[in-house]
Amino acid sequence: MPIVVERRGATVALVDVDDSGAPRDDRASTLTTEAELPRLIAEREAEHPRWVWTDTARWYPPLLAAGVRVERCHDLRLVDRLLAGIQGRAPRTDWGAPAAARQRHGDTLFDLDSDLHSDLTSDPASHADSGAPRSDSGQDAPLAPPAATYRAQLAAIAAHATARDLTLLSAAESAGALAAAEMTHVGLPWSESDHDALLTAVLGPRPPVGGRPSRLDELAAEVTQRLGVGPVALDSPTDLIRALRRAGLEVATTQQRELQRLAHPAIAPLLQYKSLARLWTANGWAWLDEWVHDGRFRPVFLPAGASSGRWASDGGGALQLPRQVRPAVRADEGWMLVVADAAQLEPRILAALSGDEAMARAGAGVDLYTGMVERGVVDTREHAKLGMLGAMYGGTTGESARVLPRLARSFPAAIAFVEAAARTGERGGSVTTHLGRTSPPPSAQWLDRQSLAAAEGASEAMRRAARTDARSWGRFTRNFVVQGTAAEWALAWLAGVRRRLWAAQDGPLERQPHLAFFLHDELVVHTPAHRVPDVESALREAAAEAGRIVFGATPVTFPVTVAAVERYSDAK
DNA sequence: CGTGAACGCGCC
DNA sequence: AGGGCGCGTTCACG
Repeated sequence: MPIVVERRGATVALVDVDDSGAPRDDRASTLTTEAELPRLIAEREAEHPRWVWTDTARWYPPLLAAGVRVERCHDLRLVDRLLAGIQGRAPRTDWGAPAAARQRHGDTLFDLDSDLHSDLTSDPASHADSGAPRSDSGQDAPLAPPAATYRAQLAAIAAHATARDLTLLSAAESAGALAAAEMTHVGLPWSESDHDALLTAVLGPRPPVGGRPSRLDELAAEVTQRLGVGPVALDSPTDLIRALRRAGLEVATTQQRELQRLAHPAIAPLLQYKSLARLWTANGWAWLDEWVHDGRFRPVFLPAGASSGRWASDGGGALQLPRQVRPAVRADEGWMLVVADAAQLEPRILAALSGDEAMARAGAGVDLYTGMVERGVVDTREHAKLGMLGAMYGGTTGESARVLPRLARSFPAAIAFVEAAARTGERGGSVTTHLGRTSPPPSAQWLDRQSLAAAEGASEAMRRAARTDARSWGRFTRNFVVQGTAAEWALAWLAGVRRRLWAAQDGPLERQPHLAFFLHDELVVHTPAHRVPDVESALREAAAEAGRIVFGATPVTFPVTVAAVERYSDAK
């Protein structure tokens, strides 16, 4: 049975509700304080309730800090955002935009309950069918906003044609939020000394405050000398472009890709400089000081931080950990990292979404792209990969575009599916993932430009610009259906792994196998070495289950590669 | 002086 | 003329 956690001024109420979200009158709600909450929740966790709260990121970390875990929850904020998309309204509680993520920290985090309250009480309709739960005092309590919101959300889901899918997605989203908070709590094991050693090996010893690594200075001097056109600030794109042109090299940008094509003795040290400068500024000693403490990197994960439902992160660039520094991700003594990766997840998702049986057959083995080569669809694995990525991203040039017709002939359903999603976006329409997350509408500016271009007397330039906009939004919706459904599969996988590890739990989270990292289609579990076989089974079983959960019966398989390693970098 | 856009680049 | 992110730097601007 669900229990709603609701802040009321200085106290916290636990409100028992039934499976429709209505208050149960056989139980009074319990009033407590924030300080007492962990103990009360720990006691009642034995009933296996679903904890209903405004925001997992607000309620769960203090519980974890007190050594209390919960198995299931319903995150009102995340579900509200899902429903808002479906209903075409603004979210009631939208802090989800990545740009606003920073504001989630500090006291503002604790305002959501009051925000919900004022929002609902300012809306007369929300009062219409709500019964007030009784409080300990026996007095009529004011309407419990989170409880009322829960009820309204369940009703909205039940009224929807795809109620089962939305229920599933809500549960997966909420389970993901629990896992996200748990991963921040335990952190990713990080060897500060290994990180320091690898930095020193390529950059030279750590420079004093305000100084630059010696290796960067050496490379900069070499680039300047080889260009032979006077001093150049390598960190300034405009200055660098000017210098390259003076040296007779025609470049429009200073991107790696473009520089790589040039034949000039200065290019090699320049590329080396850019790579090392990046390592130093993004993941150097300053990063280590700021983000790694007591042998743990603790990023904050933001479930559904991207509109597609993918997670984002806040702090330390957690989802962009360069391969260069992954050797520093190291299991504790006597422990291992079990790293699992869903093989070619997105094209497999597309095969399942579109019901493309030929593509499902090509993916019957461990490697979908190799399967395409074996069936004579394309001549190399690289072409298969390029072609599929192009189809899913909307690529129109290069090798990707050349391979596309062959893919369209062999996998007509899959290609037609993404093309249809693109056309819908180009018209300004919304698309949905398999479980029902909707793509956001185009901006007002986008719509304006479209209607201006369609109006009588629009200039050719305006029509062209509108066409460019339309194509661009089509690429977004094309990718949204695949990326978003892949995120749903990954959530189901994550939740399944968490549930299996939970079932075998014995003692505090830190002392047993636990999820430590999640990267879109990849999971890392930190585990005592003797539990590696259990963890590997959990990762494989949950992957097999995720396909059935999201798609029901489908011929598409979702193989995962699993590796038990001491260092993250040894996984691939 | 701070702010924000643009760039570049890391990951998927 | 390739989707989604976060973040550090430069540079223009108020």
